[in-house]
Amino acid sequence: MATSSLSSRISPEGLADAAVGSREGRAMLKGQQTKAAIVDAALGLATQIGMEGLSIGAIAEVMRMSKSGVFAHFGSREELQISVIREYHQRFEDEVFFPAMNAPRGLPRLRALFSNWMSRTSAEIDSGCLYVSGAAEFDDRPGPVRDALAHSVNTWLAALHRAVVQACEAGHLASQTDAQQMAFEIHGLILALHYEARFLKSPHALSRTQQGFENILQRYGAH
Amino acid sequence: MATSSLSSRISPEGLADAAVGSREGRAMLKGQQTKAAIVDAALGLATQIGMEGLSIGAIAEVMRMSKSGVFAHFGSREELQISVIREYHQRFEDEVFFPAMNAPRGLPRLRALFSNWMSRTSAEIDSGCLYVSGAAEFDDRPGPVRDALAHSVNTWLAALHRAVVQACEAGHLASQTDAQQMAFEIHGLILALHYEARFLKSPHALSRTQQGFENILQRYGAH
DNA sequence: GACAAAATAGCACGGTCGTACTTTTTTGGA
DNA sequence: TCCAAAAAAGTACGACCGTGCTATTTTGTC
Repeated sequence: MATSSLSSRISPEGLADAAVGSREGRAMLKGQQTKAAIVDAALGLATQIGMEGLSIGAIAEVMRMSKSGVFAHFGSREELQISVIREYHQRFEDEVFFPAMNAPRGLPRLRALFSNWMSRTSAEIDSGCLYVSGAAEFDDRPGPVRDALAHSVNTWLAALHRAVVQACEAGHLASQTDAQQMAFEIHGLILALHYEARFLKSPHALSRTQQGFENILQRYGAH
Repeated sequence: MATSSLSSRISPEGLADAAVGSREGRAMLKGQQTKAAIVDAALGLATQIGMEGLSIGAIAEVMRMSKSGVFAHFGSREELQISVIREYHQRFEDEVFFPAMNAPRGLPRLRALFSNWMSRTSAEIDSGCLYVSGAAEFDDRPGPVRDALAHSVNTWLAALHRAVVQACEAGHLASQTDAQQMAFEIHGLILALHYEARFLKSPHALSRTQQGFENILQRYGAH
């Protein structure tokens, strides 16, 4: 079953929130609004200084609130981090996944996915990709935050893989294409882009990424 | 000029140390020994919990020393971090670069470099690659630590690039090969390996990396 | 406008951090 | 063996951390 979303949007996002009445169309209570604003600010901080650098004090300062005011919305730092990851997941869907769904199945859609992903990752957007920076921070640290992050990433990589498979089925790629392998190589390109553009400040990273993608397409027999 | 080392080994590594007499053959003073042991322990911690997670207290505990005892060897946390990076650089040379220099120039040497790099990066060695994790932590944080890290990485990437160029010159790769592009794609593979093996715990990452390397070689016309 | 409930602030706690200063112990050469 | 110098420990400080508790303010409903 190929759903049209990275993951179900209906899934309970707050659990406690649902009882208060934050259902789709309803007007937000004040608390919900500020909570959303806090998550937004926290996400901004997280993409700059990393998930571990996220401190409640820093968020409170940005929000011009008291620490306890911020804290009360989440109950723990961990819960806040998970909220940030969920928010990022949603934005990633909105900016990378959904727009690409407008492209026709097969190669065009795969190209769109990659292009959108590239835009989100590259240095133009001056905040890094949480899926990249977060992975480095949590690769040796088990726990719910890591799980949430890994789940989001896996969901997205699965969507990418699906797009490759569809491109094969549509005859846009060689029929014997190893979709997992191709997705792996594409993933590598994005990681190299993030690394060389953001860390090494290389101005060539973007064009090399695009060229690398074309090379991969060619290898896998794009028409 | 193609030196046989990633970077000059003669370069002053301690500045202050030289005055004390830690020249090549000489016996180490006690202080030098423990300093080396501290750096070793710190490196172990850094590859697990990251460069930012490095705390003097944690190192002191591992070393079973007092915080101030550890601290006195470096004068600042930043200096300690830089020492760790220098140590990593040296080990990287010893385990990845130098052994590969025994392989004949051209494709064999390039293969050796990649293979050694892969080993050092993969999940088998249960500590991550500092060049990968460090980049994520410092891509938005300027300063001497970042500079030291970037310098080491650039030195190594330059060595990789050199190996590609030599493989072209030796006629092992297509003459019109874009060496920078090829190095970029190789870099991406290693990053994908690190990501999928260490963070996502994918058991297929290693074989995909190897396959990806073969694909790249094939594209660039390896005989 | 009253009133319960929700949101926010205030305050305190124990903990860890890097680092400065002083004191003690250890080292190695004369 | 003695003694200066080096190494290590001890102690303290101010800053920030997450989080618990209790006030206070703000909100939305009747």
